Amino acid sequence: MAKRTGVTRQKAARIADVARLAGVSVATVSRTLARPEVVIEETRARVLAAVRDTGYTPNISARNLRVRKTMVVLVAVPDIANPFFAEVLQGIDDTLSTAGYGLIIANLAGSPEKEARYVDLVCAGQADGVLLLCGHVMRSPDRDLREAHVPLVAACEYIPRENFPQVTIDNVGTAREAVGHLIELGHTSIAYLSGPKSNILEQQRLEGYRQALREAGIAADAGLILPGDFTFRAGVEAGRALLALETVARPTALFAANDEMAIGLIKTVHAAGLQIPDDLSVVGFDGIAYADYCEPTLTTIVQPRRDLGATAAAELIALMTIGQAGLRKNIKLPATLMLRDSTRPPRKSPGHSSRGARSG
Amino acid sequence: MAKRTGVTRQKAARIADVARLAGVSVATVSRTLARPEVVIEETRARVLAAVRDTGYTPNISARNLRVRKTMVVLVAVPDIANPFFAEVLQGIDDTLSTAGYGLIIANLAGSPEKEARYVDLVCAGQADGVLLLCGHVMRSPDRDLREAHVPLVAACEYIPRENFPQVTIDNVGTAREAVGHLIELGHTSIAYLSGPKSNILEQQRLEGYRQALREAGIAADAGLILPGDFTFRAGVEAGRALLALETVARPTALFAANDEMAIGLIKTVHAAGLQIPDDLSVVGFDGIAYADYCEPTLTTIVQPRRDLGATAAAELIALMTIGQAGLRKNIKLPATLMLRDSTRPPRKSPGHSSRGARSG
DNA sequence: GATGGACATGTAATCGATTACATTCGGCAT
DNA sequence: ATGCCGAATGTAATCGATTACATGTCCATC
Repeated sequence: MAKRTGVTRQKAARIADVARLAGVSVATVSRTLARPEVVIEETRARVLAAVRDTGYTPNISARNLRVRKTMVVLVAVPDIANPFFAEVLQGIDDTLSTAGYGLIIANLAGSPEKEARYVDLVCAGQADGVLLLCGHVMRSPDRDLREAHVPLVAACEYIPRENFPQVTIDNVGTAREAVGHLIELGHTSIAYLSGPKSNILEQQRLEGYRQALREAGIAADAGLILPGDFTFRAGVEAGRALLALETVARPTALFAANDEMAIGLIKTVHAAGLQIPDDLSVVGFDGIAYADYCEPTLTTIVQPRRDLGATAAAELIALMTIGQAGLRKNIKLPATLMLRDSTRPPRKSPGHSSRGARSG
Repeated sequence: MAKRTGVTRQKAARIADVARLAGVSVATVSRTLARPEVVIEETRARVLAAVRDTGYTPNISARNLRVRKTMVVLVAVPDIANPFFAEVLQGIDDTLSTAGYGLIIANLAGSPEKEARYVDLVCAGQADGVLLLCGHVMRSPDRDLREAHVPLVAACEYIPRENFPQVTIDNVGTAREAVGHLIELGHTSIAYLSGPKSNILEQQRLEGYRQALREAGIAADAGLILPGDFTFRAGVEAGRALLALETVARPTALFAANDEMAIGLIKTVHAAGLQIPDDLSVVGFDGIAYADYCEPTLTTIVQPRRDLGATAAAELIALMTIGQAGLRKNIKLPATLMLRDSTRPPRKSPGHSSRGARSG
């Protein structure tokens, strides 16, 4: 025995063992577990005792094969180490796991090979549904996730022209609100630290930035749009770029497309002697936990991260169980501007801060 | 049709469909996919063409049932939103997913019900192995994970008296090193911000703290041991406790059992006017990404987070495939003290900083 | 006392793959 | 010509559950 590769594992009790021990048929055992009310008290007791004695647990693969379900959903995450997604995942996990679903987390990490593997997994029927946090429909070289004909829901990143439910926030509107806040404080020279141009969130937040400026009658200055890619590193580099500007040309405020970049930027310019918010007001986006931990605390758009996850999960469950009926295709959750310590009116001389750094 | 609850999904091609189309038996199809070399060129071509035409993918539940494997491992994480674990998870994911394993992430979140559900899952044969990042063997009310007779590996938190492989760092030694660093700088009044007393990591790090003091001939002062629980919040409260002390009684340095608490503490005392590291040197533990982002950057013990995950995953794969032979039970990975900006010699007047706050 | 219906349980088909064993065929040695 | 061997493929058992349908029992009703 055990001549093949692999480890011999103690054989688990099967339903037939329980049936034999209880002196009933396998059907009765199955029914006792699935719909206890249809078997009479006395039989039920015998069966349950046998279940306990044998330590029986149904084999899920067999059940899945029979009922054509897996009770597993796959969640595609761009980067599991990103705190924003980690918090969305918590909401997803809460909802899904109390509904009895297991979670396979597909950490894409920018790797097409991984993505392809997961697409194959889903196509092979390993998941009853998929939650997309990744801004695009997953693909493998010759397959597309949609071919799996599996319920799909997207969250956080809007995926245009797809007709499955999506749970997002109003990125344009909240970005406009964030920049509007800076304008109300009296800023007129406001930079934008952007995400990767191809990203839909970036496009929407940039649009919000532009709208706010336009409404205030402030001319857009392309030189104030700094390139970024949502990483802390990008924030550091944008900070350096800012420092390289002549003092008079420097903006008095900055809106970053996400918190991590904002924090990287603050750290960099502060280390060089700029005071936040005195010399530069900064607004972030996302509301990650660290936005409230950093120094100074970051004014930011806080997204309902858990709720985004929970809502998307609930939609997916609805899709998986009762079908599409009555589902809203495009759910928007409220996100709010949280005022903290990184924003303040510009210094006396309006338009720029001529005194510059080194005041601490 | 589709009269039952649930959504009708397009039926996927089965192996029999492929066999029919290719004009061969199901066995040949299966063999073509599993061991191409045993079927002759011409047949293989016909089968592969049929596979492509039908879009066939093997049904994993059926295969799992037959071969008694799932190619899934369960990872138990205390808290998925904790950045330390998120990074360990990345290492796990890298190794496991390239080996073809799927990942079910059990986010325990302190909930015994969740834990129980996952134990049942594993006992039901839903996973080929389990990775424990959680410092204890998982339990359900009447079951213990060990009863599942599934390969187990623990990482990060040492689980005493269990005889499965464990991948950790030398917590006692590195904690001693961290405190030793403060002593070398000239500090003699060193506080310790602890974790929950029941936690094994806490116990080991406390032991390291004590050893360092003892070696330096510094008397331990129970009043300098602040209660904590590894959360940012606990750091904030410890910071308040520190501020409540009279200036002369205040320690000049502090070792925190993890980075999040260290960061919370720094933020709090800094907001009250204390300068870090001038008025208080702080050393953390873990080396999370934010330890390098915060202000000032945090001197800390950096754990090889990805590597811990990757190594544990590799051990588990070994256990699952070739059995226990040749496995080290207790693997220690190196962790190093990373010197950054939060530590410095104490101020002139040795023993305490009488000038106190309000210097910025 | 037959009839029928409600209820509890049993029998056996089924889900879709893998694989041990059986079969077929061609070639080669005797 | 016979028999044997090995290669290629086919046949059917098997994994462990769920569940449609069949069966049997008991009691109420006419």
